[in-house]
Amino acid sequence: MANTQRQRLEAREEAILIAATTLFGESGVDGARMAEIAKRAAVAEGTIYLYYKTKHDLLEAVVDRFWRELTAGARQAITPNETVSTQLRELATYHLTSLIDDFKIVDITSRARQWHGKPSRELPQIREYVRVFDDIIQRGINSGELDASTPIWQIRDVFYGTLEHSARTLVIRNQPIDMGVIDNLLGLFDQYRVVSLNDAGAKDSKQAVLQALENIEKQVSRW
Amino acid sequence: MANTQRQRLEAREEAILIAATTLFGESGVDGARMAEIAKRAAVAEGTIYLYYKTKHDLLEAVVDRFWRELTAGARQAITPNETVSTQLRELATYHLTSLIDDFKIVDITSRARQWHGKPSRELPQIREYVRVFDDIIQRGINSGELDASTPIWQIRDVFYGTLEHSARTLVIRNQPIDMGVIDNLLGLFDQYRVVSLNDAGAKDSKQAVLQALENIEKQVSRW
DNA sequence: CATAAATAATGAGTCATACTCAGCAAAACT
DNA sequence: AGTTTTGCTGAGTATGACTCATTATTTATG
Repeated sequence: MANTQRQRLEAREEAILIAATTLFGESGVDGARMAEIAKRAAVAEGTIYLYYKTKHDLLEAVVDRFWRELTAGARQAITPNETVSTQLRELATYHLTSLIDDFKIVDITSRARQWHGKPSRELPQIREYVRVFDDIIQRGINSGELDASTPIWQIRDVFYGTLEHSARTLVIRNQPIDMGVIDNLLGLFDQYRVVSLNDAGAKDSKQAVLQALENIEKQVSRW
Repeated sequence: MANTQRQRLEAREEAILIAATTLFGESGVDGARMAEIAKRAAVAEGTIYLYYKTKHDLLEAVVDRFWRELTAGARQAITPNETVSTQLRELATYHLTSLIDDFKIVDITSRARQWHGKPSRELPQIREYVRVFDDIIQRGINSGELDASTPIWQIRDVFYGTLEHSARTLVIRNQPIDMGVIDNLLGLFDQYRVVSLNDAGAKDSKQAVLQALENIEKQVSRW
């Protein structure tokens, strides 16, 4: 029966977490009362503190869980043996959509980083999430599709920075999701593609010119 | 003497604002006690509430002031009759440096957007700040340097999103400022440059090819 | 200049709420 | 069945944002 007891404990912990997630979303961190979370989780207020030391601790757990699930979802959303370009589009789409859908929680994430005056922490679960992107890029570099001279972290900053900023802008201004953001972003990423002009030129300069024009045309066509 | 009195009031308001800015930076929003802010501003706790209705109000004023000064600084940092490319680099450098230097306040900005469960507001002063960028881009479009087919707001999201994300990453990981971020970002922006292949091609296709190659070479050389 | 009226400042007190802990209940052993 | 261990409870405490009756200062008036 030890198992049943353990399950009951985990179920309670889960119930508290769910209740907290909902209420943080509805009322924000400051607006959410511990008493209300307890009520919704059907436990006494004191019980929460058996599972989470402080409100901030609970917040961290909520945020952690959210990003963990997002990571799983992202990995799911990516087709295994596709081109780097396609996988990036899949990830970007998933990411932007998720950020907008669950903007309330995303917005609250910054609170989990802040703890009084201490400098913002890096959240381990977000680091994990970001690895999904890194893996795609790394694969592109290994296969020779992508150029390796730009540090991955810089490319990553562009990717996540742009999408997060776009999501925030769209949500704050009550605008519908706009996939143009993703087209634009991935278009920029073409620059990280290996255009083997030098190699090709050494072998056959005419082909290099054609290749170059083709690339340009591809860019122009997008405009 | 009416003027002197008015100045005294403004001085008090300013003192409170300064004290709050410092303490919010040191201790974070939650860590900062109104009593301490009052003490540092050399006023009674109740006096603060004559100038700012709530702690959140005070926070908003702090954030507003910060971005207003940042806007002024940004305008200052830009050389009037320079190329779009140069001006963008100046703005990017100024922006990244400022974000990193005053990261504590930047970090706190998100708090000003959140008010209990209400959806995040757009802060008017940030909207004003962003206009500095828009003006440069608009000038580039008007002068024909930049292509107008990508909406400005998308370009803006890339610019500010990337820089903010980079700043956060650098600060959180205690890494020194790295201008490679800016080189990378501006390199990507080359894609927004007008490559008038169609026009040129109509007139002189050989020149178009040369022009195209030159552009590509410029990109390749950066790698 | 004296006095009244208006405006500004004060800080002890109020109130909301995160968190504690002494007591109770249930489960797990013996 | 009794004992110990583990888990739960909610009234009580501590803290800190905010109020407001009182006091101080400035301005207006004759």
